[in-house]
Amino acid sequence: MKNTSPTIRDVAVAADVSVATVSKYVNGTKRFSPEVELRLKETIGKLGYRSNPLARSMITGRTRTIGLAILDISNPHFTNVVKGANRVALEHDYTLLLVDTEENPTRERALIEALAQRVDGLVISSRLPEDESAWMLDLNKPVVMLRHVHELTMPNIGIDNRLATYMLARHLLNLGHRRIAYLGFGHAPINDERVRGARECLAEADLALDVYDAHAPTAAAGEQACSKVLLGPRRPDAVICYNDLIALGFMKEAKSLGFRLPQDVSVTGIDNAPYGEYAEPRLTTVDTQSEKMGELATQKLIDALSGQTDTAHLILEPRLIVRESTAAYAAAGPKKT
Amino acid sequence: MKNTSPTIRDVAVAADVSVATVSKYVNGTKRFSPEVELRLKETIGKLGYRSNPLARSMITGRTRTIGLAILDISNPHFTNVVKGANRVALEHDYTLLLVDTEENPTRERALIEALAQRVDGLVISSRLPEDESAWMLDLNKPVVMLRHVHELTMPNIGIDNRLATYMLARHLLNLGHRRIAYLGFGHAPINDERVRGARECLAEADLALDVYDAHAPTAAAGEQACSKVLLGPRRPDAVICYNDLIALGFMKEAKSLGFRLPQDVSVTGIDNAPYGEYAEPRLTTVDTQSEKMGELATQKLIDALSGQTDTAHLILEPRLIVRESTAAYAAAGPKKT
DNA sequence: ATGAAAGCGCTAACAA
DNA sequence: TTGTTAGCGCTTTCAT
Repeated sequence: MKNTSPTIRDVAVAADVSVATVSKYVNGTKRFSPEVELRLKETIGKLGYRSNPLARSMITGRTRTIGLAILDISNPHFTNVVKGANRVALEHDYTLLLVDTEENPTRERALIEALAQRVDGLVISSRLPEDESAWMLDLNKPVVMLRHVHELTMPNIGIDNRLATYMLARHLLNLGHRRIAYLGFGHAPINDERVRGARECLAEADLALDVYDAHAPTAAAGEQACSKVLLGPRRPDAVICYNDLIALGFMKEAKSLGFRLPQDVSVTGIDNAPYGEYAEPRLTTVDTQSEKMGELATQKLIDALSGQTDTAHLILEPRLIVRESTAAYAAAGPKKT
Repeated sequence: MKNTSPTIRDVAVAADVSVATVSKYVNGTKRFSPEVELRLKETIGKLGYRSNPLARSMITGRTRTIGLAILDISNPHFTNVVKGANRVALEHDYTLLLVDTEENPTRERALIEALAQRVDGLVISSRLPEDESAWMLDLNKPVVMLRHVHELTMPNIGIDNRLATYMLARHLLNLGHRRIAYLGFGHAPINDERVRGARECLAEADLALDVYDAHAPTAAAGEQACSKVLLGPRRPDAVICYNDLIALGFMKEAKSLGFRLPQDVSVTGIDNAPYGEYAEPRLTTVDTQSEKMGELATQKLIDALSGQTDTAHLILEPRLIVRESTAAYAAAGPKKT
């Protein structure tokens, strides 16, 4: 176990050829006579030579590394994004430089700028409003944005948030619900779209949407917000949550407040997190295809990196997944047995 | 938006100093006269110069990057490991190069070897048996192993798996359970330790452990394995699962098979995954401090990178978390109402 | 078919 | 305090 790896030079000397030959051979740039190639192959094997990616990158200007900036790896949405991104990256022989900004907008920019220096391009998830995101264009690197942006001219990919909540609201209306609340996460720019979708749907039935806010996109925040929604002056008979995490927390707290789910109140999430299926009642939600988003964003970036310029944006279609946390509305029965 | 960034040379020329001066100034290696420093500061700002980390790394031999290899980011254990590792890395101004090997042992080695070339050191989680892991020592980079290894001479950090299942078994015995099964994941080397812990505890009460196996450490595998455990010839009244994911799947399926939890069968997991708390019944488990493992492993690696050589291994203590999925055993009552 | 030599952008002696 | 210079390990013309 030597502590300094062999260089291209060592190979050249040992195989009695020039460094240029080794380089070309290793990269498959040129072919050589059988004898030389054999000798090369052997000495490389014997020495255990591996080309130094740093030195190569310095010259080629490409690192074969993709930067992925997310807000919180604990959030299943991002977990799935990473999953998808990792898969596509590896398929194309790229590696992932991951930064979890931990929902901290203060550090976000510095972290992303630092990240940008070490990668060929970036996939970014951010809650910064568009008018504060212009600096991303000055990174001098291709960027794919993990949400739909309107003014910023960069490739982006998101889901149709308006449609997602519209579908949920429609589903609840179909079940007979009339007093529907939305427990959102106002800090996220996409929250507005989600409010709008639900509101538009309800407006068609001449109903208004009661909007509440959670302080974070987490189960704990959902738990915390529960009582103000269910024990406030306008008790809803159905609640659409910003995401599955909030919904899960909300449901847990609702049960401990004595509400029966879904009889007393229907609850929905958004994201189709894996654990919605293991909660009780199993969570009705909208699949936002997080993993696919990660895959497509990474693919888009790799395409851009290889000079392709495809369509600037892509909007995935949400899909409603009905499970047991939503049920037909049965006018006010007794709340507890 | 120019597409080629300014180099140290551009700054040197513009500020009318030598490149060495710029380099030293940028790195804070040396101080200079106020006039020079001011001029430097201004030109750097004007040109928007940022030192190229690749070029720097080539010389210093350090990338300020840590490689983290995990088996499946979707598994909450690893999600938390990444969370912890990310935090410590960022604190120390390192970035994380992440590789999710997707539980694929075939690709594992190649991926890790490639990863090793681009980082200063690695934190590795692997299910390879120790006698097939020796190649990790030839990576020529410091490696911290995310599980306790006995023969391999590398820093490592794990939890006391024997104790974890011992505690769970003891807990179940205390509740009056006598027929206890273990639903493991035989492919993981640590599974043996977990079997042993439970077995030893039961042996003290002259009881035997029934061991079953899930084909993956996932909820789906837990669901799948459920019927062979509960509907087989030796129906247990309590089941210890390899991890929370398997337990969650197991519980879901058990419920749909008509078992009441925990009355008909007590279930436990291991890991303290966030969602155990939102399942019903809430999952009794053992906290394995996954996030702390990620933190400590990364800290250990960074220490090693700065020349420190602390204790070679560290074993975290598991903590039992009793929730509602385990209850006192009430001798065979009617299974359904 | 193979090699010599000029750098990529930077740091680290060593000089001045 | 500041500058000169020699590379780090590699790729890439341009020769031979």
